[in-house]
Amino acid sequence: MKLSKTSEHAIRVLVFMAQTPEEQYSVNTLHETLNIPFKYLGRLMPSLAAAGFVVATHGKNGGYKLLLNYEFVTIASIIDVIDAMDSYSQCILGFENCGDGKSCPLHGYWGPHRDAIKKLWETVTLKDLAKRGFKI
Amino acid sequence: MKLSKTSEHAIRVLVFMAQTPEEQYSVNTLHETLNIPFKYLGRLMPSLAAAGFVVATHGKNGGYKLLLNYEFVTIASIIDVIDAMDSYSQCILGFENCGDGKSCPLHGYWGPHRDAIKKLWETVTLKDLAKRGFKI
DNA sequence: CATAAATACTACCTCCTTGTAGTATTTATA
DNA sequence: TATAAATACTACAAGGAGGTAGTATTTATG
Repeated sequence: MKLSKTSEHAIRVLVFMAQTPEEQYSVNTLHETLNIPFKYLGRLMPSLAAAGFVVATHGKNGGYKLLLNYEFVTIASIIDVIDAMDSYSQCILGFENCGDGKSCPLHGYWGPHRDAIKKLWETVTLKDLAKRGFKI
Repeated sequence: MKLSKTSEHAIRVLVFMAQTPEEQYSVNTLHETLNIPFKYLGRLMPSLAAAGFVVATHGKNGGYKLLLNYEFVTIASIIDVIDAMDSYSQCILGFENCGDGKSCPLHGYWGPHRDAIKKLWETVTLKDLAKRGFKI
């Protein structure tokens, strides 16, 4: 019922950056602001860059900046890079062949929730989240 | 978005047993029927017994049998023994103080789903599942 | 051109989950 | 009473996730 710690971190970083999309942030700034381990971030950020969410500028005064398409980046696409969205299509009891023909005992109860959450993650974008005015 | 493997196993065992609540099953039978590793089951079952879901008969011709109150055993109570239900009350981004006053960016989207699933697990019983006529 | 400040890379450590193995204990029954 | 068939207990192994550490590389700038 949880995202992996790494997905949590990725989402927190990207939502934070989406609040000031023009801004460039160093790993150290993100680390201090978001309270995410520095070295861990230093490994996460290159993978977010490789996935096309952010772009890195090397050398002094470098850092990370959101790519322009951030408005269309969904939570699902972030989860997909770190955890994979697979579990949002799979049986909660781990049966391979659980579907609408053959189904596990929980399928009828669980399926609708699972599908709703999948759709939610595929719909909500960084822009939606950034403009939401949350406080933490 | 998944239960732990151990919770999966526990639920599968208990739902299976709830379909024939009078019957006593040996670990070996459960292992062969449900395709769960024998030795792993041999460690899981004592904990299900300790939790009061089943009762063990020792010695030859022994095995496990559901307790009479199985009709009122919820999925939540099973998850609680293995994984703990904590995550169904916690912030999906891992913030300690995410609630209705202070909330994380995902809270408004995620909260309702999380609460609905929590209520579902707290409501559905082994009896509901056993009489459902699923096939796997 | 030297230096400082940034990202990139790679190896390692620790903990938890899953699963395996072996042995001890209990009890029905021939 | 010996044996077989069952549960109970304990230690260990493999793998992944989270986190740490050190070093290499890149680049702006005085």
